[in-house]
Amino acid sequence: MMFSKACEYGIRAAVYIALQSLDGRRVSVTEIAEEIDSPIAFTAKILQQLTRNNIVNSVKGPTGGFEIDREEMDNVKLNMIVKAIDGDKIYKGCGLGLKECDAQKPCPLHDKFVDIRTDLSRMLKSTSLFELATGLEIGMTFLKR
Amino acid sequence: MMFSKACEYGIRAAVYIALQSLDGRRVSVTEIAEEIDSPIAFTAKILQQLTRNNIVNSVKGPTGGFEIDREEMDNVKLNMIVKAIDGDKIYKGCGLGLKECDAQKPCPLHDKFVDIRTDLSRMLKSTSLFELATGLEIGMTFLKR
DNA sequence: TTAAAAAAGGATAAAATTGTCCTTTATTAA
DNA sequence: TTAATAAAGGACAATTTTATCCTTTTTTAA
Ligand code: FES
Ligand code: FES
Repeated sequence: MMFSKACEYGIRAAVYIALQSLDGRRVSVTEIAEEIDSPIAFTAKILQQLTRNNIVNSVKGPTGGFEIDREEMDNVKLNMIVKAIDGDKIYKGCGLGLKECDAQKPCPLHDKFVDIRTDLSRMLKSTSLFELATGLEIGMTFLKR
Repeated sequence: MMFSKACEYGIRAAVYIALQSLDGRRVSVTEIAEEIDSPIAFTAKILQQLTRNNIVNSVKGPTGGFEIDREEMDNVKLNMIVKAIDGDKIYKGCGLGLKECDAQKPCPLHDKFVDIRTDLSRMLKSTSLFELATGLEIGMTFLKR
């Protein structure tokens, strides 16, 4: 809706990896896909993107899997994940689909749309993986249903 | 990004129709597609949806075309167009793609996401076609670029 | 050193969205 | 009445997004 499916899976996967990393556990794609209720192979592709963008760390071979350093959980904000997967159209695109969003030649919805978009952007920029993982940890929030 | 292409075209088309209706002019699909820079046949499909949902009025035959009554321009809010074309996932869907968005079993982003979604929803519910058309009329805003 | 485990990557496939084309129906004005 | 005009509708095509499958590379532990 707001994010692509790929991005939704990416965020959920990252939060799950963060949660498990808090316990020092590396997790496999199979486990991740199971826990966030997503298609395995597709999730693997998305994790590759997150890995290339240094959002999560991957280790090959037995005992390998995905992990995130404790300090990185604070540094990684949602906007980084969204940007890595969906690009920056969500931050720059016109709400009515004009080729560019530009206050000099705005669409009829521009002002009102920019307000919302700015709030969304601020929210994503200020929300860290750690913050989301801790809500999960104490059982207040969920990654599937 | 936030709306489907179909919805973007639908809103732009409706605003253009409103603008022309203020001058008492009916407009054809061809003219609309030209003025909002959208694919003709696809736009025609979208206009059918708007017509079926009584958002715009259509008249067949020579001198026919699309129009909106002056009073309807005040009554028709953006949320009605979005709902007619994209359904209500934008109002009800979970930001992280869980099958349902429910405060009883929320995803990690629920609270922050609901804030944004509520603002967006309020904005769409309170913005009328008339309001958008008048900005265009005085040359402050644009439907293509 | 070898077998097994796990991510990376390439090639497709399925589904959804976006877009086109052509025929039918309704209406108007000559 | 008829020719022309314009929306409605159905069938199909292209593109994008989502999803699967299979092979290769890396790494570990026995
Ligand atoms: S021009 Fe449309 S949102 Fe800015
Ligand atoms: S449960 Fe995810 S936004 Fe409400």
